[in-house]
Amino acid sequence: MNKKLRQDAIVRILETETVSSQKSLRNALMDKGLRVTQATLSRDLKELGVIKTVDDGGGYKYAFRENRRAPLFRSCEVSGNLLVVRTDAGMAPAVAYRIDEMGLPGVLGTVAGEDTLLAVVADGHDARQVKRELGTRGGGPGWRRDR
Amino acid sequence: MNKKLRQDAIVRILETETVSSQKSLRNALMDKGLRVTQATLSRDLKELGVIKTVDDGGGYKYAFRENRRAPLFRSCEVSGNLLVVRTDAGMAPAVAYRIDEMGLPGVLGTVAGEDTLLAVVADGHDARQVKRELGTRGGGPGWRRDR
DNA sequence: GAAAATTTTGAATAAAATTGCATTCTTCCT
DNA sequence: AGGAAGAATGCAATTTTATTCAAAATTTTC
Repeated sequence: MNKKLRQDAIVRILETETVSSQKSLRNALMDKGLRVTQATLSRDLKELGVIKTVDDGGGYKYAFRENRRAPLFRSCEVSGNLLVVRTDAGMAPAVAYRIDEMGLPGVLGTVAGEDTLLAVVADGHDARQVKRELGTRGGGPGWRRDR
Repeated sequence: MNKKLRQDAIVRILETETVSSQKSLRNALMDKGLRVTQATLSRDLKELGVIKTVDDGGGYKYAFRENRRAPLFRSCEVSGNLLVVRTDAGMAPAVAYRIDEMGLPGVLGTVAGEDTLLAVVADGHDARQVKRELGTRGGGPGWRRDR
């Protein structure tokens, strides 16, 4: 999976340099040995919630949405009929609450610790499917309840 | 001066409707009897600091730059030596955790329910001052752990 | 007032970003 | 291992956005 690597690189680049087009971002990635097309960048940026803003100098610049809502959870793994969801410290109860709220038919219930919660998947449901419904990316930018 | 008029209209439109391209914004303006070209809109948007963001539905949407991050908490009131902090459902434990983490000298400790938490302010400290330190806006724009 | 300077605008065009589709790479099941 | 299902990606075509250039409108200066 090259994607995470690449997106991490994108984040790093945007944090340090001023980038004003996807083309130049592409060049920056190429320099780091990451071969990508501009089309992929378009999708990555959307996924990362990166937007083209107007910078102080009157030019354009890619930046993170101010709004960058903290992802709902950090990771979500399947083990049998359980989903093991890791969250930021102290967030597990809140996330469990959100998941309950979604009312997914495949989720029987949740138990939350401090930064981890378990979601129990009903027999006859596919845990991985439920995981997909939750959104692999932890409900970060681009996460949608209905998918 | 037609410009101000037009830009005001743009602001009003963006505040009420969801616009995903300059072309459709142009149409909206035309409907209001304001004749503009896309080129002008490009310049107006840049000038107004309007940017194309990713909306919750997974589409694109024009919005103002100064968008607020989701606040940490909803409200914070003082009662004697207590702060009563209301949060989104299920978030109270997480918020309490964050507050503890800040290590404010004025805060002895916190107790969290589901969407409410209490922070106990130490004798000799002013609860209202502590509230100010937490940020009146519920940890909205500008809230940082270290201040 | 008129000329000069500045700003605004549109038309055309260049540049940049997004999307449909086909293909490749992964994951996970049997 | 073999294969189905899903995810990721590139390419090409398309759409969308930015900019250039020239003209019109506005403001400033004398």
